[in-house]
Amino acid sequence: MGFVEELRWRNLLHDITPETEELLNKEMVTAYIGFDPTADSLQVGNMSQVMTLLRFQKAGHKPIAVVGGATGMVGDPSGKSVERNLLTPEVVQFNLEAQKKQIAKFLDFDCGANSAEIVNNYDWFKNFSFLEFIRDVGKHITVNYMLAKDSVQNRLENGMSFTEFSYQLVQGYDFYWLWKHKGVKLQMGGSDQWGNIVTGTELIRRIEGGSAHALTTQLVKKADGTKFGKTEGGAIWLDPKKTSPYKFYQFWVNTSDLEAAMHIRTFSMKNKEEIEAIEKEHNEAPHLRKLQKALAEEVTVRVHSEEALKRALETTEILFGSSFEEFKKLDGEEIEGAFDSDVTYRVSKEIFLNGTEPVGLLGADTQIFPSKGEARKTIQGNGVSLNKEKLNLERKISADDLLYGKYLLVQKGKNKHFLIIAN
RNA sequence: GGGGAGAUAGUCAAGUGGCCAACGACAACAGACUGUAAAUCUGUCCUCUUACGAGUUCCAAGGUUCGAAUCCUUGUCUCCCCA
Repeated sequence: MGFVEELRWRNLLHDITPETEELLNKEMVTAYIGFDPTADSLQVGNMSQVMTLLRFQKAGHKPIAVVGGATGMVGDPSGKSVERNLLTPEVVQFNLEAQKKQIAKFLDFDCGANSAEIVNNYDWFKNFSFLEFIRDVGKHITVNYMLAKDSVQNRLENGMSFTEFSYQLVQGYDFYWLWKHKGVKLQMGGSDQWGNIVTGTELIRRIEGGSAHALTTQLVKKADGTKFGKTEGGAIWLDPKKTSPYKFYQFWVNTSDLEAAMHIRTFSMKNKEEIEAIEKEHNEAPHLRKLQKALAEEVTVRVHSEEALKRALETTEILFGSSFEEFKKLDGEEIEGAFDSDVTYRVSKEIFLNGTEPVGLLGADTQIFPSKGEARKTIQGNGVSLNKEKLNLERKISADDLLYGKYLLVQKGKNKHFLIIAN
């Protein structure tokens, strides 16, 4: 199955310039995708683009990831309704290094002709003066052309700085430079990048009469069309320090059937037959959640590691699989290891001496709830469990409730677990 | 430049002197049912609080009034129509 055909099957293809597919079927092509260093880690949404590069490489082509040391200094207006604050050069540099490491985990940099590369567009912009740029590049594109882009049109009402307006030209020049110096013939990206990408192909055509291609993919969305990759606690990051592997795994396991079917096409390297087999198995015994688990396992291993997945599975087993009787069999080290630091709270043992009110413990002594009122409301709504037993307001919590004289297992809702350690 | 409409909680959107912490819808969170799913039903949903209650809200600042989201003044911003 060809690269484009593959994307089509996975429902990932959004738009493609004519003859691109023929070109890809004919020869090894070098293509790039740009990454904006707006944060110090990629999040799951960005990951679909890295997967596109990976698929591209597996199809026998050469992928290049461009980190935006230059473009990141300017700021892409696409999809933004208001002018953004500029990042300082130090932040851009820091973010870019972090993202580079993450992207590197996905691709193969040592497989001969189609080895992947990561380059930084700052390298070809740093010695390019403003005057040179507006003479050598700006002269080839009319303002009329740039003005027609959606990313600009959407901002005409509320205003847009010259800086952001010029963004498409800066990104367009990237494409030109890569085309000229690295033989890149194709730029890919999310569907919001179409305008920026074709400014590049236009530049190549006007400066040198060359031809280059564009291909965009569907932006990942939830089943209801809302933003993907956000949870109550915020975005899901690839950086294990920002989103623990356990949380990461849980994010995928928790998706609905509909979304899991969509996402496995986007984020799994499994082929059509394998995915369809898993779906069939899932539909025969949906309660086993085969689809979600297959997705979560594969993605967790790719982003983190086998070892991280193993730990995430162990934690899942401890928190979801077992009764309190089984939980009690674990030793202290195993219990503490199962909880991330942001769901672990330490309190003084003394507060349990005469028994303590659940509201105070959960809403004040710990930050499991933001206030006592919140804690009370959720407890009243039957939403809190202590050591796997539903909690009510009258229930006093005493030293007898502490496992090993130290641990208290708290659940908020069905799947948010907390550990209180009494010292 | 002239004329008109508007700004209400995360979003949309009622409310036009006391019954307003403010109808309703969506989102979000929780419960039941399930499969850590969906759909459905139920509860919560400005903040804090020992279900009492307290505090701060309806663009901003002043004012009228016993009492204002609602009336008046000024300012800021948005939208529409005519030039």
